[in-house]
Amino acid sequence: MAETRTRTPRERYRTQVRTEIKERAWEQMAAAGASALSLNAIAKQMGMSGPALYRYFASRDDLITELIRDAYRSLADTFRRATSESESGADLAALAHALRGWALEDPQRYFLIYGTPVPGYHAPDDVTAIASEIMATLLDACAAIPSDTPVTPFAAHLEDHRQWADGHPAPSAALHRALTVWTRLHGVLSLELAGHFTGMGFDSVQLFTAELDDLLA
Amino acid sequence: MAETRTRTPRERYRTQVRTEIKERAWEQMAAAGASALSLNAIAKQMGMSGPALYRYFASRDDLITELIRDAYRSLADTFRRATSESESGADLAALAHALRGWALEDPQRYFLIYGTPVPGYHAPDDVTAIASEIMATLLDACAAIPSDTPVTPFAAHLEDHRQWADGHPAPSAALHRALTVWTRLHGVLSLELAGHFTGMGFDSVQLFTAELDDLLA
DNA sequence: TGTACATCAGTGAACGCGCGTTCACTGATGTAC
DNA sequence: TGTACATCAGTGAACGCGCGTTCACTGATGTAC
Repeated sequence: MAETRTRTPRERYRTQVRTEIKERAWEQMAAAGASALSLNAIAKQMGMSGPALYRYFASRDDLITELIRDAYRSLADTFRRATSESESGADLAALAHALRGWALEDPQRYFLIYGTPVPGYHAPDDVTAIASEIMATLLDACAAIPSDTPVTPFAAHLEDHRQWADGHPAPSAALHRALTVWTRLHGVLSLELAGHFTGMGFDSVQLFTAELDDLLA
Repeated sequence: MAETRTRTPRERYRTQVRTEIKERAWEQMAAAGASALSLNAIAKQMGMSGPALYRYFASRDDLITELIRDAYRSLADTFRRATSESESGADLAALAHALRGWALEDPQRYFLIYGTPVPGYHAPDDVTAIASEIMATLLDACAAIPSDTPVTPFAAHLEDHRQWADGHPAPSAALHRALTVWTRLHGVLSLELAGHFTGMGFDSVQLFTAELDDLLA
């Protein structure tokens, strides 16, 4: 039973080429935007003919779906790691910094998840499952923070609209905080990643941590 | 001197066609995303041949630049109107609601300004001028709010990095607030417009106003 | 170990498509005398 | 008011390009006896 994941040399080679195709795809998206992804261009860059890629991906859409899946998985892993590395086990600050690091690593990957989606594209089921795992991690961290402020009107509204929490037992104050964390961090991050802060002069890390501090107060 | 803006029938017709081209362009972007804008497709939709559009726009890039310019101008007008309609003259809440209304009116237009830019595209000077007019309006509204909280570390940082305020005399606390308003509203709005809240169950207006209330406190 | 066969990666030609853009042109509209 | 000319909107053909995708094929690699 001590077999490696990819047994035969052929399988090893196959996953290797698949990986390289995806790497080139990310490079291409980083250089020219998500919609500029071209199978032929990837093939040329790898020194292969265009049709060769069809041995590895059924279609262009198939490749994109796989990239999205990888992006979600990567973020879920990052969150899981940040959680397990922190002492308290559910550390919102650790999550936030992990998110920022992950996003800066590859902005295009961040936008593939949280940016404007391709019109008409619908994510497959397993992807939405990973998405709710990510949300669950965030909810854990928010539930761990004691909330002394009185319940907000929006938190009351969430009490009756918590299906997105997918059964998570967090109190509605934590639900509110989770959404706020999400939208605020996304606000700072997406503007920064899109380059809207360039030339403004201030330090974007300080804006990010200012927002985070406000969130933790 | 009582001449109309477009004098001759030919000029009138000309601006009319230009306007229709832009309208179709917006429709097309709304349907298939910003990068899907195609001159030939617009022409076909208008019952004209492709090359005919070159009477009205020098190139595809030229048309896009004009759309961006119009988007900025439209937002600046909306802000100006919201400011002049409110009693105090600089009402942050009025600005926020005006922004949300404007964004929902045409999400694609919002993303053309605040979304991920086309890589390599650089906005012309007059556009950045309108952008800083928008920022100035926001700064006015923020400066009108008395700030009783102690100065934040980030506000202190902004004291030394205020070139983006373009000479606006607002105190650094107002600068901080302006940036916070921008990033937080963008966080909620962009996620909502991109459809990331669909199916989650809660009312996105309430999340928006909750964020706004927090901003005004 | 050698031979026969199956598997499978990759090629090159081809298809149809839509794109942005140019060019020489037709025909209608406006202008000057 | 009529005629000669200039302006200009719009057409159709054409160029070159890159795209996704299919197909029949070659040749190398692995498998079974």
